[in-house]
Amino acid sequence: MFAIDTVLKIIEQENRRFIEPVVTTISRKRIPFHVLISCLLSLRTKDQTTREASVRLFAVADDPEGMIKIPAQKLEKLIYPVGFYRTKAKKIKEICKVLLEKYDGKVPDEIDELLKLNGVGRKTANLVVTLGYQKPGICVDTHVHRITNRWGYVTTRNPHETEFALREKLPKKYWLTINDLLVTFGQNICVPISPKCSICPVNIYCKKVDVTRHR
DNA sequence: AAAACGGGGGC
DNA sequence: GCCCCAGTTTT
Repeated sequence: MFAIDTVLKIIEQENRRFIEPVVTTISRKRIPFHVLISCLLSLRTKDQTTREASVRLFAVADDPEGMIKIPAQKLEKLIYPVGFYRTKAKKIKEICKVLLEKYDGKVPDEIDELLKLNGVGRKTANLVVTLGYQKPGICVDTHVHRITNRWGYVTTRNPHETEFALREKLPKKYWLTINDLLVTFGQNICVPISPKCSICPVNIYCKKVDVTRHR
């Protein structure tokens, strides 16, 4: 038996010690379009860098109409530090174009619809749905996958399996916030390599099963 | 010079 | 389901 209520409550407390929860700040206003674009920028990129690039970008354009008008070179320059800026700029333009042509310039609020967009997978689709629309979904990224497995709360081999395992056993009231909670926790305490178990507030609940890298 | 940053897609 | 991919920032 794993006391998920207790553990998440402790983590929520613990997170207050740190800067604003990461995902929240990626899209301050939680506008679906912001969530989507920030997610595209965040691939293989440090969160702080993503956040800064998002702020710069949204200051210039914060909807598909505006964004598609930004010259490629300028767009690339705006997001440059996130890495893979050429690929990402291209992807952003492509998606904006599809949004305008097929979705009336709006970001879909259904996971299956979002998945049709090139460059959008389950993580991004779920984040848009949960954070942008407050609709049911579970956004499983590496943090959620790693941490729930370390606890022994789920026993899964990849993020996709974790998402469906959590759909089965995670109480619905946590669906929208689990990602936010665990990203902050995962970047400060339950880090991928050498997790800081000695200062971890939920240490006693944890089975310490590592599905990622050890040491 | 080497490591960290993680998700999507192709097969 | 496994493997490949990409480029910047930080140490």
